[in-house]
Amino acid sequence: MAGKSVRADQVSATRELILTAAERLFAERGVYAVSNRRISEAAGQGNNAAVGYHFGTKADLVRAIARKHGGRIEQVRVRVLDEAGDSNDMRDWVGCLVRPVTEHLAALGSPTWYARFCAQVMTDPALHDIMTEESLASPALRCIVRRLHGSMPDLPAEVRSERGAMARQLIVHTCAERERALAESTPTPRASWHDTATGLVDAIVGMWRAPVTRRG
Amino acid sequence: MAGKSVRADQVSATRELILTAAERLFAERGVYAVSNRRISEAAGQGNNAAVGYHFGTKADLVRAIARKHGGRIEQVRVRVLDEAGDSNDMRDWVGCLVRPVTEHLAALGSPTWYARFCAQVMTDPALHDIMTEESLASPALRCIVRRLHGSMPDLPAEVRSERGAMARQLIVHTCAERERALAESTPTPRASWHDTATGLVDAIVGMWRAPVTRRG
DNA sequence: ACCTAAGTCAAGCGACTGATTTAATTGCGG
DNA sequence: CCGCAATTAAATCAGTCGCTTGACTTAGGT
Repeated sequence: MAGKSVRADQVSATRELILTAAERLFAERGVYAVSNRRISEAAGQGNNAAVGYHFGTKADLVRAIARKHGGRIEQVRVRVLDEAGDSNDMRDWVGCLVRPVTEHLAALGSPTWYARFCAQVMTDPALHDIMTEESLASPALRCIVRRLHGSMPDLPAEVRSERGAMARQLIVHTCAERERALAESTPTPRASWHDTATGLVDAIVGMWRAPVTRRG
Repeated sequence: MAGKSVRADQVSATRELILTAAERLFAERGVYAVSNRRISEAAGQGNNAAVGYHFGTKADLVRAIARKHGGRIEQVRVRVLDEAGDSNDMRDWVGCLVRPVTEHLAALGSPTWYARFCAQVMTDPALHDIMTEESLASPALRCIVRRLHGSMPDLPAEVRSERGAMARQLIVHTCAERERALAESTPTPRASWHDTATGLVDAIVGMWRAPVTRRG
């Protein structure tokens, strides 16, 4: 599985170093508060232009970070998708939405930075589209959403998209807030990522099941 | 009601000009992508240091914007708080949480920038605390939260705080997403801010009422 | 063994940043 | 009516930014 040449290994190691350093600095200081120079030196590269050389612009770097994690999350998605089988219980499909994220964060060990990174990128006007593209590139996710919608066929389309957006916001920002609390050693409502997922699923299922007030 | 002197009016007008220009640029381009210089010239001030003169650092400017809107929102809060009276229906208190925000955005006319501004500030590690402080400074909000908690006395404390945080995230980012869609002329799930509030209240009430899965 | 191509490094470019300083403008109180 | 103090304007500062350049190092092919 190792690279076919010593040189290629060196390169991918450098890229990985830059990627993780950038992710950490972005999460802790803010994406736009960190320059490519700082990232390069934090990654141990004497070259202050290493980021530009390997990735190009900052938007490209953000995309590379998102894609790296996106790949790992996608693997978990296909697994939970398989586990869910052909269930008709909405709760199972909400779990398929939530657990890939929380399990990925749990697998990263402690501390993590990705959730805070995602939250920032999702709210930044210049980077928002990047994250959206990378997320929509997941076939498993689209399948899960389809099955989720199938489990409540009589919900109006506008409410479906409205609550779908809410569920997305909830997952991203709840994870980011927990990650922030962990980083600051502040008390968290839940003891583990697994429990956090349970709380999220409870809340999102309740949200989806909520009766719709007729306009008037 | 006007200022007591011509000069004082001039000054507060300049401050207001800077405030609105900054809010707009922050929402459209990102808080850290906009320099104080750009804000000054967008506000029609030949002085490229006008922002620094009137407000100080960028964090101070952010706080000033948050405080300006916070004051208006607080007025709506005390009104809806009065309207809710001594209701025991949780839905009324969730409405007290949601409507001040949506009604304020509706009152601002179109387009608005404050919701996107808030979403960014809330997710930025360096600015997050500022927004939190400004929000917690609202006595009406604290009262509403107390009444809301009182309407579901048998909910465990951890779940209470967990879902409280979720409701916060939901309100901020749902409004920001709608505002973004309006700015880009993208279809929105709801036709008005009033309907958006209805959808938010439906969802949040459903979330609060959701049964809590026992850990296991 | 030598050459090519790719990766790394150090230096420097112009542009821009926040902050400070100086000068001109202007309403206000005496 | 005039000096004062506050505000705006303009110029300037040192520092950092992204980006480009050219030299150096080294793996892989011939």
